[in-house]
Amino acid sequence: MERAIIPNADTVVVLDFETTGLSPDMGDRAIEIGAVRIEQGEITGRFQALMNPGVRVSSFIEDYTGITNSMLKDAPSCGEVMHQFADFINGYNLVAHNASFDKRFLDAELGMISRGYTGQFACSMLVARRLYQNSPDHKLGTLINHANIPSEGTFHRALYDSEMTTKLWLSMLGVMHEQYAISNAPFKLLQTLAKTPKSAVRRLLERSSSNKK
DNA sequence: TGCCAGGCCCTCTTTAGGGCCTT
Repeated sequence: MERAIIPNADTVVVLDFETTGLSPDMGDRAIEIGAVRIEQGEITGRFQALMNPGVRVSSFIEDYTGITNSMLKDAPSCGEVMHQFADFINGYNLVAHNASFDKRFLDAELGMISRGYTGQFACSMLVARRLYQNSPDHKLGTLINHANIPSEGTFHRALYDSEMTTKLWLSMLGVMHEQYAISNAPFKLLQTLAKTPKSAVRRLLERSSSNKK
């Protein structure tokens, strides 16, 4: 499953944060980062690290993620981990499920250590809302089932969620490749698709489906 | 103790409101 059928897929880093809450503007911090690098449709790198946010994590977050305060007690600081992660993403384009959430935390954590990044973000959730319009909802776990992608790990851990988002991303590239034989610049393609009105994508899919009959 | 955000997108819409999705 790690090799997709896209011949000219460009390099992206798919990432996922676990955090103390929903908003860095309200003081929430990252507690884990997981990421997968895809080159030519193949996974060529992984990054995973717990980080100590300097504050206690709520019991809700401990239950939600399985990441406990004792696990974070001896973890390296957010700054130390984020320096390493800034080196890992290395200017590549970035993908996340509900990317606006992860982008806010990436911006906040890198801002605290005066680091940045030059790649652009694309959102797998916005693409999935267009390509998988019949899915019961567009949570990551639901989409994995809807796309018949095998899963046997625990959601809500950063590396596993980034691995599943990677498989979803490659699956959606596969849909575009099979339906429209489009394989050049797939990041840009799906980034553009995420901004295309859902109704327009629905008509495109219906037309493609009827042409195949 | 209990609460907090923000972007997208639909609709009973656009001078708005509310659900979804992320932790």
